[in-house]
Amino acid sequence: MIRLLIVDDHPIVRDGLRGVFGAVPDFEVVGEAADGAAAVELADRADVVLMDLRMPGVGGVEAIARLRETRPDVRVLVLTTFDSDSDVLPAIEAGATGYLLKDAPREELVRAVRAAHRGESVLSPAVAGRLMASVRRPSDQTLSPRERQVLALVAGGATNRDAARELFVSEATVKTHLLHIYDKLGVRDRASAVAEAYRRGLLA
Amino acid sequence: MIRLLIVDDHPIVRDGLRGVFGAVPDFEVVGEAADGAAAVELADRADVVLMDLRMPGVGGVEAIARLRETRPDVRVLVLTTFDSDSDVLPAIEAGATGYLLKDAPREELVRAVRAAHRGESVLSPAVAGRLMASVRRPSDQTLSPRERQVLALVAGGATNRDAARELFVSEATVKTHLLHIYDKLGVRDRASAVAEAYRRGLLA
DNA sequence: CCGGGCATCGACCGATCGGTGGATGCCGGG
DNA sequence: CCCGGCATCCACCGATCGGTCGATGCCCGG
Repeated sequence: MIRLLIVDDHPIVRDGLRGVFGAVPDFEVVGEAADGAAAVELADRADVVLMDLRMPGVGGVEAIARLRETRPDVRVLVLTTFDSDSDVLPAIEAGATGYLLKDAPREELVRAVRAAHRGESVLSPAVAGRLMASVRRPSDQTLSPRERQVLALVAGGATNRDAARELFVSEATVKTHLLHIYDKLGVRDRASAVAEAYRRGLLA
Repeated sequence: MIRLLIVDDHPIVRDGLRGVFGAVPDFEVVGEAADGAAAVELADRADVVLMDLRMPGVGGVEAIARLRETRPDVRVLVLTTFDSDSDVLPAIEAGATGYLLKDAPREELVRAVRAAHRGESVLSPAVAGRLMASVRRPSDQTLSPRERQVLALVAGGATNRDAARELFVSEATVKTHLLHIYDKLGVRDRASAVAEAYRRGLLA
């Protein structure tokens, strides 16, 4: 018997998951939560937690990190709509056992939860692809922390001079960072760099 | 008896909706579809269609428009995660009877479908608020179609000259549009205009 | 120990952008 | 009928940006 905790802010999604796993004999849904805080409260009853990431209040990533401390034996399976870098990596760093997309068929879900319960890592093909790509070429397309800072400031309306002051570096440095950003994103100016970053989920 | 068609690309969400309405006596779920094309096919069996907007292939807005032509008596209720202007307005223009967010409680969903079946318009409070705001001040914050075109080109890396050529207008016109855009978005350059547009859901 | 990524800085230049202050015509609502 | 928004265009200017040469130091991994 695998005891399951369902965490999602949408009642309909919770219903759907409850329906899927309620129909399988050796699963038992022991609770539901609509945000990260409630999830941490209820986790001690469960073997596996199905966790959405985008939720009001305490988000999924933070909830995972807290669970790692309080209940390290509970497996957390991330189940979400997006497969952008910005979501996958923090979730895995925080200690998620697996990462699935919501458009996965029901059987894949059940299989994934079984695997997670055994302690195996589970990744959607789409997610796995992204992860491989970012591991294989840490230089290409992956912005360094500093570059992300610069890009965020530019997206907020900062000129090169503004960003330089903000980061306590010279304007020349900001320009160099931006040129590297253009390279990595395959664009030629700040406006389209910001656009590309949003498309890739690098900016909130 | 209200006959219902469920359209969503996520199996789990479809399960959840099926569960919610299967439990209510006078509802009957007569079909499911995972994209807009399948939805149009199956619509003639239904009184009300519950429609997601973001789907692979034929999206929700286009599906609504097609249904208006082929089956004008079918009520379409949009049920989606996002409440950004870019989603709400096109959907309503296309002929949606109502617009709900997925985080709505089950009872509200049932009430909304009943209302839609009677031909009443239904809007989530959050959606209604946005709509009111955009109707009350059509100048503030709402970009004109031409301005959106310009902004999209800029986000794609176009210089003013590029955009001018693309739109068959002079560079001066593009600059004027951009100045108006800055005004409406409360920013001072193209990069932050693009960022703000993404935050507000004005750009895909 | 050396290559490579990261972060830092400098100088120069042309291209582009943003700001200002205009102008015209069209259209739709009060 | 006139106001206001939309879309179009012009000229001028300084500020900023983007591109291209560089250069240094740090740290990690092979």
